[in-house]
Amino acid sequence: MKPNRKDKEHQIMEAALKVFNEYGFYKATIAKIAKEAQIGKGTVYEYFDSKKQLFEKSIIYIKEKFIDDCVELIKDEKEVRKKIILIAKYHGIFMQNHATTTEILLSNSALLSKEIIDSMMDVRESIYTFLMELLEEGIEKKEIRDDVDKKTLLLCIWGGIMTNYYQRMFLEKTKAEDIGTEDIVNTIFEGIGRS
Amino acid sequence: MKPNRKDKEHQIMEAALKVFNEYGFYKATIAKIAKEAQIGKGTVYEYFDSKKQLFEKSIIYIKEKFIDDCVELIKDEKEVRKKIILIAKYHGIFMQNHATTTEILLSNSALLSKEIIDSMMDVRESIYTFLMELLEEGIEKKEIRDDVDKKTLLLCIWGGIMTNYYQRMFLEKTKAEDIGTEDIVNTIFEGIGRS
Amino acid sequence: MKPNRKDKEHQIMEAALKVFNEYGFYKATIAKIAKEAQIGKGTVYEYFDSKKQLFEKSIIYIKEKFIDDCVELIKDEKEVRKKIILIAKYHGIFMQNHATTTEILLSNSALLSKEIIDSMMDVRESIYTFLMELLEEGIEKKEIRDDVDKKTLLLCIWGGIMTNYYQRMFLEKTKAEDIGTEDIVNTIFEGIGRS
Amino acid sequence: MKPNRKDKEHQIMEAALKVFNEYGFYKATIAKIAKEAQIGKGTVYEYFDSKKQLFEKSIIYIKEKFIDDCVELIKDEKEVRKKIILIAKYHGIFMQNHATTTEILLSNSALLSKEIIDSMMDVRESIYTFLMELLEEGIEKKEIRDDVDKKTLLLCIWGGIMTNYYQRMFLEKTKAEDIGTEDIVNTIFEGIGRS
DNA sequence: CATGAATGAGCCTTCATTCAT
DNA sequence: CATGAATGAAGGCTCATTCAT
Repeated sequence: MKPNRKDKEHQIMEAALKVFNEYGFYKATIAKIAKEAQIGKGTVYEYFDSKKQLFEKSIIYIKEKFIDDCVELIKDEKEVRKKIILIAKYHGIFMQNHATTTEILLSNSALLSKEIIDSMMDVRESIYTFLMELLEEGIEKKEIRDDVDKKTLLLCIWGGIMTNYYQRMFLEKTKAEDIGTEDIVNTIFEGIGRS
Repeated sequence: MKPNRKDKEHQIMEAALKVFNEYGFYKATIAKIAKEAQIGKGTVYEYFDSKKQLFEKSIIYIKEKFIDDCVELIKDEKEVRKKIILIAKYHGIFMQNHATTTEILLSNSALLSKEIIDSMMDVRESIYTFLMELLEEGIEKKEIRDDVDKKTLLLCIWGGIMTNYYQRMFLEKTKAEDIGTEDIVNTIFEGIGRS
Repeated sequence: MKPNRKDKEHQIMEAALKVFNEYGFYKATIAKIAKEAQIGKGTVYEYFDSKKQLFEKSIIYIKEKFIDDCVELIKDEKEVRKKIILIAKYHGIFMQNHATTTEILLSNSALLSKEIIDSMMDVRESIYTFLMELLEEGIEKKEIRDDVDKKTLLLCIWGGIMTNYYQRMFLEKTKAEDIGTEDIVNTIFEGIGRS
Repeated sequence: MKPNRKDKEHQIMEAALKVFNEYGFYKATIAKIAKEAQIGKGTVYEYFDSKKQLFEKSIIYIKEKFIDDCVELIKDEKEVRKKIILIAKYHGIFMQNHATTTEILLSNSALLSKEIIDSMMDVRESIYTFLMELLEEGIEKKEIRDDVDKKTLLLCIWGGIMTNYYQRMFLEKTKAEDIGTEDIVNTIFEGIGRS
C-alpha cells in the first residue's frame, strides 16, 4: 500500500506544525519544514500553494485533530463541568506538544500581521462552536447559569482556562500535568467573589 | 523650546507602535516606521539600536503608559470590583488604539519566535504585579475570596476579561464602548455555575 | 556532463577574485561578483556563507593554484637560483592577472581591518613554507649561504623580488615579461654592496 | 596663543592616523576619528573635504614626518650602510606606532580599491626619492655597487627590509627593537648566495 | 566657527518560490 | 512526481555627508 496524497500532506503538515511551533511563522522556513518532513523543498509546493496556505491548512488540520480528540475524550462523561476539566487538561497536554501553534488557535494572537490573524478567525470560530455546544448542554442540565449571555460565559470559561495554562506553562515553566485544572475550573464556576 | 531627545524617542515609539500594530513585528519595516514618524530611516537608529530593541522599548513604554493611566483612573474608586470594571473598560479603549501591541502585552502571544516571547515576559509580569495588588486589596476588603490560589484568581479575572474583549472587538468588530463590561466582570465574580 | 558543485564554486571564486582585484575587498559587492559570475546574488550564498568567507576561500584557492603551478614549473630545473628566477617570473605573470589579490597573498597588506589581516596569515605562511623548502635545497646544494638565519634570507629574497615587481608593474606600468628578473635575483644573490 | 588652523588640521590628522591604523580605511569612521580628536563630526569637514581627502592628507603628513625624522637621524652618520640600518630601525619603531598607515606608505598595498592605491603612489615616490639619494651617496662612496640598475638596487634594499620587518612584527609579533636589523641589512649588502 | 542630529544611498544577507532535470 | 539549485525582491543596518543652530 503506497502512501497516497493525503498521507504526504499530513506528513508535511506535521512537520510544518513542529517547525512553526519552534520558530514562529516568520522564522520558520520552507527549507526547515522540508528537512523536518524529510522531503525536498520543491515537494512542499506540490502539495501546498504557498507558505501561508501551508500554515493555514496546518492549523485547520490540528484544530480538527484537537476537536476530534476532545469529542472522543468526553463522550463517557456526563457532567459538563467535568467535561470542561477533561478538555482543559487535554488542552494543556496539547499545548505542550504544539505550543505556539495551539495558541494561535485557542488564545489571542499577537504580532501577526492582520492578514494572518484573519486566516485564524475561522479556526477559532469552530473551536468556539464546539465549546458552545458543551455550554448549552450545561445550561440545559442546569449546571450552568442561563441568565447571562452565552458567548460571555463561553469566553469567561475559555479565557480563564487558557490564561491560566498559558501563564503557568510558558512563563512559569510548569508542566501541563502539574497544573491544578480542577481549581481553575472550579474557580470559574463558583466565581472569584465572596458569596 | 526645541524638542529634546526623549520627545523624539516617544515620537518614534508612537510611530513604531502604530506600525507594529498594523503589520505585526515581522512585516513592520523600519522604513514604514520612519515614514510614519516623518523622519529618515537612519534617524531611527540614532535612538534605538535595532528593530528588536525598538519593539521592546515600545511595548515597555506603552505598558507604563497603560499602568499609569489605570492608577490615575481608579484612584477615587473604593470598590475593587468597580476598579476592575474601570480597568477593563479602559483596556478596551486602549486596545482599540493599540490593538495588536496591547495584546502582545496583555494577552497571550503566538507565532512569535521564542526570542521575542522572552522579551515580553517582564512586561507581562509588571502588568500582573499591578493587578495582583488590586486583587490583594479586594481580598483584604473581603470582596474577593481568599480560599483559592491568588495567581489562579488573577488569571481567571484577566483571562476572562481579555478573551471577551478580544473576541468582541477583533473578531466580532464590536466597538470597545459597546461591550458590556459589567456583565463580564459580574460573571467572573459570581461564577458561571448555577448556585 | 553537468557542472558539479566544485565547478560552480570555482566559477564564483574566479569572478570574486576578479572583482576583489578590481575594487578591493570593501568596494567589491556581492552584486558585482554575482554579475561577473553570471549568476544570481542569492546563488553566491548557496556556495559561500558570507562575503568574508568567499574572500578567504578565494585567496586560499588562488594560493594553491599558484603553488601547484610553481611546483610544476620548477620540477625540471636543478639550480635553485634558476628556480627562483622561474618563480619570480611566473609570479609576475600571475600578478598581472590577479593584481591586488595576488598581493594580498604575497606581499604586505595594508588598510585592511585586523580581522581580514588575520585571515591572511595562514595563506602567507604556506607560501613561505613552500619557498623555505626551496631555500633549504639551495643551502644543501651550497648555492645559498648557511651562516644567516634562514627566515631572514627567505624574506630578503622574497621582499626584494616582490617589491621590485610591485613597483615596476603597478607604479611604473611595466609589463611583467619586460621586467629583468635575472638582474633582480642576481642582485639579491650577490648583494648590493661592493665586494 | 590660540591654536590656529594648521594645529587643528594636525590634531585631526593625528587622530585619523590612529583610527585608520586601528581599523583600516573602510572600517574607520568619521565618527570615530572625530571622537579621537575630541571634536565634533562636522568639524572634520571644516578642515577636510571628504574622508578620502583626509586619508590622503594624513598619509602625506605622516610621510613628511617620517622623512624629516630620518634626515635628522642620519645626519651625523657617514657610512651609508649604517644610515640604512638607522632608517630601518626607525622605520620599525614607526611601524609599531603607525602600523597599517606606515605600510600603506612603504610597503605594498592590497585590498584597496584602485582609487585609493593611486592616491598613494605619489607618497611612495617621495619615499623612494629620499632613499634614492642615499643610495647614490653610497654608490659615490663606493659602498654600493654601480653595475646594476639603481632602482633595482633600491627596491631590493627596501623590499628586503620591509618584508623582514613586516613578517617579524605583524605575523610573528616580534617587537621592533628586538629585530636584528644589522643581520638583515648585512644580508642585503652581502647577498644571499655563497661567495 | 563648531556642532551633532538627521539623512538616505547602498550593501549584505535571507528565503519563498520557480523550474529544469 | 520529486528534487534542490537558482533566483531576486526585500529589509535591517551603517555611515559619509549636510545643515540648522
